[in-house]
Amino acid sequence: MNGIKNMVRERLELHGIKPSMQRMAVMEYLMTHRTHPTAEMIFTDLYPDMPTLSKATVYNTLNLLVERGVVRMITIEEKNARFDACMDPHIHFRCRECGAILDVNVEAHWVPAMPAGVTVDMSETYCIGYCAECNQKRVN
Amino acid sequence: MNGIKNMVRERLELHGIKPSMQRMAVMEYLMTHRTHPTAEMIFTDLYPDMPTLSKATVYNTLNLLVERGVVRMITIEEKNARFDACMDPHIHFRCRECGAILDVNVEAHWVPAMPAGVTVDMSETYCIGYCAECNQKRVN
DNA sequence: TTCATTTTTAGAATTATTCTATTTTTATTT
DNA sequence: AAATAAAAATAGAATAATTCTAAAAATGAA
Repeated sequence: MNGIKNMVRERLELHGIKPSMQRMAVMEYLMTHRTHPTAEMIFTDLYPDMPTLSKATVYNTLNLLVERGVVRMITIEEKNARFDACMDPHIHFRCRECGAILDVNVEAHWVPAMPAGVTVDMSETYCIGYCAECNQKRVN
Repeated sequence: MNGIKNMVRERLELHGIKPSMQRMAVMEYLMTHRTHPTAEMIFTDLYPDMPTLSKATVYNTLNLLVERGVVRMITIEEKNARFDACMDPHIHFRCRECGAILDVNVEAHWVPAMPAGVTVDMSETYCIGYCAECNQKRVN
């Protein structure tokens, strides 16, 4: 039995995070929804099944997960932060028109040469333009 | 006489932006301060010399400049947007400890292969870690 | 059980940004 | 130059994402 719950628990414990119900729920949500959700979306979707869930808990949990390097925060959109549990190397694309955020897989992430003494422990690349669908419509 | 004011005016007009006093002031500020300031910082610094300046005008101007591709908006920090008038290829580094944001020059910006039909008109790479000074202190 | 620690919670507080409605400035026409 | 139209700037209110606060609940240890 290697269900999703076990994978979620393992991943939390691996990073020294006690797997409470709420943390498991948020983590499972991120692992099963590759949609780069906002904190709000996560809360709204979990709420019906966890009516005592608080938005503060979602924020607390997301902050903890990001701090511990379990998920990444994506700031490709000024308005609100988005979250991504996929740690495989990939970058994000945002469509100016429809707002969609797409994953784009890459071999490895690009980290340019840094000034002496500077160490990098994470990097993100954001590309912005028009997605295939919106490009179609623009031609007409 | 190729003063800064002329360069500022030219750059605005080149992008079809009417060079009002306020727009010139914001643009000149960005061209002479490579500090990746927030809208707030720009307002606060300009205000003493332009006591009728409104924060809304600073935001309006920055939004216009970004829309027209005259400056870039940097979202390396969730809290507030930062702005950069330097359009030479470079990426940004943020220190986890002291919060400093540094420019790191690169030959050309990395844009990985996109899915068919997707077009990219701008891209940003953000690296996060520890700057040289903070690394020093951490060793001790 | 009792006590201490951690986690969750609701709602208030904060804060960056946008919106609204008005005023000022600039440009155009007579 | 006066009148009109259009664009830009302004003050302050409104919005909304996130954090904070203080209390309650859950967990773990003695």
